[in-house]
Amino acid sequence: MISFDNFKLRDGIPVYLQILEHIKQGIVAGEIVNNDELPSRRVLSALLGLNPNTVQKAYRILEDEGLIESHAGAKSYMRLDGEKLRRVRDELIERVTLDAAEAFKRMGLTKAEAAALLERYWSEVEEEK
Amino acid sequence: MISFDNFKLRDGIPVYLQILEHIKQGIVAGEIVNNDELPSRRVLSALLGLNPNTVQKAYRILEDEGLIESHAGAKSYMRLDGEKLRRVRDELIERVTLDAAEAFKRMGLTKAEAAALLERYWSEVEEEK
DNA sequence: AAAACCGTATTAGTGATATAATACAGTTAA
DNA sequence: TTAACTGTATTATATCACTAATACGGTTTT
Repeated sequence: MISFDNFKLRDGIPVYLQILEHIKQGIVAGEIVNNDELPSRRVLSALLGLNPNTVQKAYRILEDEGLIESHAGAKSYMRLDGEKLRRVRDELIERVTLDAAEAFKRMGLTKAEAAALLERYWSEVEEEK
Repeated sequence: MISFDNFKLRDGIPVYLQILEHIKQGIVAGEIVNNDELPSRRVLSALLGLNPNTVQKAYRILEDEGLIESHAGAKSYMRLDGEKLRRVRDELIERVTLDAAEAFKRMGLTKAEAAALLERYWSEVEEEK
């Protein structure tokens, strides 16, 4: 069962996108693997204090991207082969890295300064339990 | 006059926040300094293809934060002293760095891997003209 | 078979983002 | 002084994200 223990809502970003991001990060991290079971729309929405429709929107997009399989009445499962894993990993890493690099550059920092900042702040990220 | 030449709209993020971000990044980069003149609401909205009210919303927030000064009928100017410069710089750097570090960590990367990625992608960021 | 789940769908309402069209009064430059 | 700007404000409309309350039928478990 896919875990949402370390999931914290951030404001300013649509919730359904945060759910998408959380699952894709889990895939890249290797925590989520093929055939893993997803929490039901009702269970996850109750757990996160959301409306089932918000979770459904995220799940629907994942299904459209071919990452999960859903059938009326049955539970939903991850459907990941090598090609999809590679695609998710490459897209996520590229987006996160380019966004950060772009922001650092716009602030006038050098490559070395940006890398040093990232390493300095690394341990300040809230630890996951 | 503050420049918006390298400003490109990204979707998924409220436009007024992107304007705020652009100006704050310019401040940190040292491109925007005290007493600099801001483009008028009408001029900037026309330049960016937006509604004047959208620009007004961003400028209003900057004024609330004490970074610009506006008076009916007159142009708007940056109002930056050492304390404000420090505040903007610290807040922006901390937010950008922590967001990136958090995303990298969630993907299961190590500090060294993340720093290496950032350096590898550095030159791939679209160059500003 | 029946109960307890499940995915899916629909309709309605709220708040935020953004557009559009004006209007008014203060400042500045010709 | 007058024309052209400026900031500021108001009202209306559209879209999106999200909530809320249901409903229907399929699957699974007991």
